[in-house]
Amino acid sequence: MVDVPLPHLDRPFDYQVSTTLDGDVQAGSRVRVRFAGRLVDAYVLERGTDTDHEGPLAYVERAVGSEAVLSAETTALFRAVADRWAGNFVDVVRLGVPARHAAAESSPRRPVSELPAGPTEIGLHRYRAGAAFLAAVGDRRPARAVWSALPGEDWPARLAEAVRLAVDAARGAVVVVPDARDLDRLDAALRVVLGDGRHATLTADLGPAERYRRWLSVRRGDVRVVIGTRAAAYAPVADIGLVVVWDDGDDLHAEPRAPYPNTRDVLALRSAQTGAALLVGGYARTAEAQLLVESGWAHEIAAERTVLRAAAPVVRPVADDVEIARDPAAAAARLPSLAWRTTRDALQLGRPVLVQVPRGGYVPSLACARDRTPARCRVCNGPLAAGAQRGAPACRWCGRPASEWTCPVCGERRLRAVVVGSGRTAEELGRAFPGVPVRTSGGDRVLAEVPAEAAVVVATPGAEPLCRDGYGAALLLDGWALLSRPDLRAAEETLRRWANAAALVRPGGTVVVGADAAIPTVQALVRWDPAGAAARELAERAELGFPPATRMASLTGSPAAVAELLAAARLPGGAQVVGPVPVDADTERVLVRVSRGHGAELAHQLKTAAAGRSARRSAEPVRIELDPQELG
DNA sequence: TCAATCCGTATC
DNA sequence: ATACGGATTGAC
Repeated sequence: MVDVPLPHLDRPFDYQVSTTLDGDVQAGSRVRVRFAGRLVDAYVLERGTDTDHEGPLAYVERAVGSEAVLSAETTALFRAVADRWAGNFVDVVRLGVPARHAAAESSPRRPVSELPAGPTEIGLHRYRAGAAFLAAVGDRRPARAVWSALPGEDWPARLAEAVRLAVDAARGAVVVVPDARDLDRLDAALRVVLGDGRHATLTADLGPAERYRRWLSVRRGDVRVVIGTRAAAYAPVADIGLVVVWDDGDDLHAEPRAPYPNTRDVLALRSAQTGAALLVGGYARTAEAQLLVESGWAHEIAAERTVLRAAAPVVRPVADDVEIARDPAAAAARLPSLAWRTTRDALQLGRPVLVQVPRGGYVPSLACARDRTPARCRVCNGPLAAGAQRGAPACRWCGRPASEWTCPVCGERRLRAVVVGSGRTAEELGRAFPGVPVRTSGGDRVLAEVPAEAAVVVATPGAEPLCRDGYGAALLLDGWALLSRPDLRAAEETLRRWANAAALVRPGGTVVVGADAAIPTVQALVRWDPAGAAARELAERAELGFPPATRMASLTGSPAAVAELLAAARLPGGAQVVGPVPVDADTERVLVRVSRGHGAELAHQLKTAAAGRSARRSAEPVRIELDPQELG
């Protein structure tokens, strides 16, 4: 396969191998070949003794190193991923195989310590079907499961136990998590269960030499367990027996480079191709994971309600709590009284309180156009922000629309947008609870953990620090802003962020959520019912004809290019074309929707049509995305 | 009649 | 993408 980024060249070409290169050119090797007159990089799919090509074969010019970077299994995986997302083999290889670093190829092997005794108690056993799944991993059976973790669950320890069972069955494993902080926790948990040197941690920020060195130790079979961020889904683990994705709804699992695959679906493909067990875990559940369950492809691992009740915090919606705290300090911070009382009570018990706020700069809030006095809701004094309905101002805490605003300082009636991040919220909360430390976590200053002592911990979604024994309480103040985003996944994403924060609260602690109790997403948090929410989400997507209930392709490019691609594609029967809608000045987008059964055919036809276009010189690019993450 | 240019096609 | 061949066009 030559490394040329054109869809119509995404097929094998045959070359001769000279006797001098015979040893170094094997299935999976990197080589350089002459192609259309110039030297290009290429990957060897297989060695053979005959060819279908009529005419002379060129020789492989040289071998690039002597490592077979593709295994038979990853070669098939790269092909399958390329086909599923209408992309090129070499583009997917680029996602999964790190850049070569020659020096790393000759670095020595690292020692492996003795395997410690396995865990005596298995935590997943307190879930229905947990024991059955682990037994299947131990027996090398291709079990597939969607796991709803209990609030407070030590998920790295649970995943480490599952990995240990795969290792004990002489199988390899891959675990993919959203970010570096999750990876650190999982790394620590695996060290306990596997000892030193038995697993490799793969992330993009290691630097090319270390990254390639670790990756090679996996490819060579010295290391059988890989944990990492999304590229680790392709790790060439020998004899793979278990693949795991944690928190599959996190958008860090969505690959931003073509052909835009995502971790959960890549691992599901890998599980289907290899028979490796698959575990999709999280505190929340995506509609996609729910579909795996409802289609019967995966089993559900969930706790009984009684177990859940003992583990869950108490969730209290705050939208109707219009009374502002009477305490003068609280009034100064303009906190809803329930939020204030909850915080005060937890702090008095010497426990930290987690406050989840929108990402800095993420939600522009509003202030007086003249003197920049922050605009406040007349009812609950929450901050006003440009709302979902045509940007009409509304309260970010209680969601009430704010008409007729007047500046309390200067009488001005006009508003301007200002950016309020977590820093401002921290400042306000600090004023409300004098003498209590305020810690912030978010952006490029993320705290891994906070001490179990009275403190206000302000964090943006995904940056919530851990606290041993759990937080005393949590305030989720960005609910309205999250829920009203004009995005298909808004409800799912909101519940995911809330659940991930609420899961850090101790059993019986209080979670105050700044949103109306009547909203189904709020109800799902109150009842801690991520499965029910996902089922409803999936039903809604089915009704609207959106993925994962259907398969959808988004085509983005100049109007002419998009039209040409559409005209050339032999779309499957029943395909529905939606749009075009303008994206910006000279770009537009159309959506093509087909039934799930026609998904593979849709990808194939779009790829063929794109190949036809790129073979001619009409090649104005069109971005083809299957089941895009972002959908208006 | 020949060269410059365009267009389509294959790239092993 | 880029190289090449065949057809086409324009000038001598």
